[in-house]
Amino acid sequence: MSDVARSAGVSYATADRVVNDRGGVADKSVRRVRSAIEQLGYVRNVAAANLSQGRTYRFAFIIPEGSNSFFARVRTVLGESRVRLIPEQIEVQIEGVAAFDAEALAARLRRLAAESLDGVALVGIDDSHVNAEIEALQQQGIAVLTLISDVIGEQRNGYVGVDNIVVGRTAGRLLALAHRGRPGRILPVIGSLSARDHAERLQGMTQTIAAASPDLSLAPLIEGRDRHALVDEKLRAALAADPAITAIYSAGAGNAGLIRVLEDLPPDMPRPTVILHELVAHSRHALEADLIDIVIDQRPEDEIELALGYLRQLADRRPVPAPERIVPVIYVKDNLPPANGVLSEKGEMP
Amino acid sequence: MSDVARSAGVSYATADRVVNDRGGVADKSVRRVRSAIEQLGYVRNVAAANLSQGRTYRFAFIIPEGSNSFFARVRTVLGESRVRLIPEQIEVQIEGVAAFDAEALAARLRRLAAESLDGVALVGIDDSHVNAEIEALQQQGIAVLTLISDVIGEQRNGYVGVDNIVVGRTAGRLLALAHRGRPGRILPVIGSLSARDHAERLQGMTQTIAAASPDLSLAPLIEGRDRHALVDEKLRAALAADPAITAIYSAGAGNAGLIRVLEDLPPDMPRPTVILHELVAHSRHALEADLIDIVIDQRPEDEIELALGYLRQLADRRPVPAPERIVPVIYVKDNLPPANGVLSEKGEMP
DNA sequence: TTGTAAGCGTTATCAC
DNA sequence: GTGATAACGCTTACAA
Repeated sequence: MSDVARSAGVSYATADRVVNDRGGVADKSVRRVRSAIEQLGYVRNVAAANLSQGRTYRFAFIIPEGSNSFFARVRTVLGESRVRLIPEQIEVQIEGVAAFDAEALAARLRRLAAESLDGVALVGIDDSHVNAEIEALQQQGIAVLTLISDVIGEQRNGYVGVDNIVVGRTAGRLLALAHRGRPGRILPVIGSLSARDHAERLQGMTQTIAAASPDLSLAPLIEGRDRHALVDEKLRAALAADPAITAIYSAGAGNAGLIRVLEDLPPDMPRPTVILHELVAHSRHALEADLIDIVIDQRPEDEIELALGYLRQLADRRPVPAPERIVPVIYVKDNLPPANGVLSEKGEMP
Repeated sequence: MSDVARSAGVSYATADRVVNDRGGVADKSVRRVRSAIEQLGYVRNVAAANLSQGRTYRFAFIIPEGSNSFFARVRTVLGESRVRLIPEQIEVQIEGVAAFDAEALAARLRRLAAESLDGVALVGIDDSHVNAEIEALQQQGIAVLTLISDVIGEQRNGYVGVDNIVVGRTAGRLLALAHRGRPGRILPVIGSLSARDHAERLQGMTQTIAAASPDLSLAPLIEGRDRHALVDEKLRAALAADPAITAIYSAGAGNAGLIRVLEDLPPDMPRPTVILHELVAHSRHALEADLIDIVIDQRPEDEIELALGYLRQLADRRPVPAPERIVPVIYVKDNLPPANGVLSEKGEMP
């Protein structure tokens, strides 16, 4: 940078003003500094900048609360990530809001705007108030990322999560593979059609099934509102009503109820092929017990790591890497991670 | 650190000597500094340390050469990672060695020992000379990681890659799912039994198949030495000899030959279920063309990112995170990544 | 509109 | 054995 300044015939401070767009510099000087930067190939040293500022990144993650074990897992992962971040001087605060409550989310965003944060990550809800608050945060120069579920507009800096249509198609393909030409009937279970991710997964699955095999049909959709008891009840009824069902695809939560039903199935009856989402205690157990076949997991560990990486880049005003969608992992009984998938604080290398 | 020094009643320089084990400090002082560090909870600021040293990390990756398109992909990914690393002052050099040539690998390691590197990552080969050279590098304080394929000893600092037994079991489970109780006969194709990863995958697959269904049997193993022409020839013969074959599991490379055979299959004959490894141009095409069903990919992108992260930690003398095995991704026709899975230099957020 | 200089938390050099 | 202190590349008063 000293070289740049000298080569441009200005002082270090002026060069700095240009580099950081601080304004109050004569056009002529700006041009000269710019070309000096070009010529000398100067690149800003972020580490030094942060050092001099005594910078500590402050990020907030807003995660839905409730009994949902997937989000509980997300929260755990976030908590552990802090351990790893100490040396990086990154501070992460976890905020809880009621699930599916757009107003609460908007209110929380507004409150966070006052907290001098560097970035916010939230599980998106399509809602105009939420969108407005996201916009407001951006205005303040706070980076905003949607996590796991996106919002419709383009005002966020980015989305970190899976493509749920692709996820649904993948499930469809695996179901088709499990039938391999034989006829079958697939029962779809979701939380609610108004949840964007559920609807997209269903749509993807339906597409693939329709294209893959004329011998596969769909049973009437069950909406279980992600509640165990409700799923339990409706599923029992559906299975009793239609003995031709050969497979179940559960795109949402509330799977503890589903698994209970499977456990109660008469042992002499061949159980349906089952695919569901997110690896949590009960889905893991069901896989181990041969009650279900496949769990498609969106790997919150990776999502959070990626989100933190992006937030840092954005906070550093660095060019941000191109889109990178999370590829879900497909678990069967045989490739489950070790039961305590916890990152330890210090330890041996792998 | 100034606080530590003051609190211990010594100078900054002495405190520094203790922190960095530079020696030449009275026992008494050491103790006092240590306890001061403890009390004040001092943590070394790596960024500042690196700044003052003008540190640039230098890492070497040794990647097998040859026609193998998987390693070509690894090399591409590494090349691209450099782009993202500029601001971090990390320098990555890619070294090529003949594939499966232990002596060449050992020689290369020896040469690298003279290059004042901070770390080396290599695709392991089980060989005593290689092990000796790894040990020698460690003695010099150079971090050593095995990548994709491990070595037997424990002298390396870590292994980044998949667990191939688990990978094989996963393939086995998916094959079982594709048969769903119906009888079947699986034809295993590998490069060579002496390649550890191939052998382990085969072993895992066999285990799961044996446990999962009494109605599934194995056809005699084909060893194709990862060569397209050889795989082509042997596979044609095997399929002709045994019409009962319902599935193929290819654990190694040389899959272009395999795909050619599938293309030539008579259209009226139902093709076998096929699972193979690593997403490269021809496997991707085969998936899209419905010639095969599943590609299990070990995601070199993630492996390299993880490896670079570990190397940095090791070079910084920081505590290294606990083991984290790479979970392979299972691709079907429907969840393939965009064709140009290339990270652009600068760009929009996802 | 421009310039100077004191930090930020380290490492490394040199003198005692 | 120990202690000062000039870098490292940046930000940020403060002065001119």
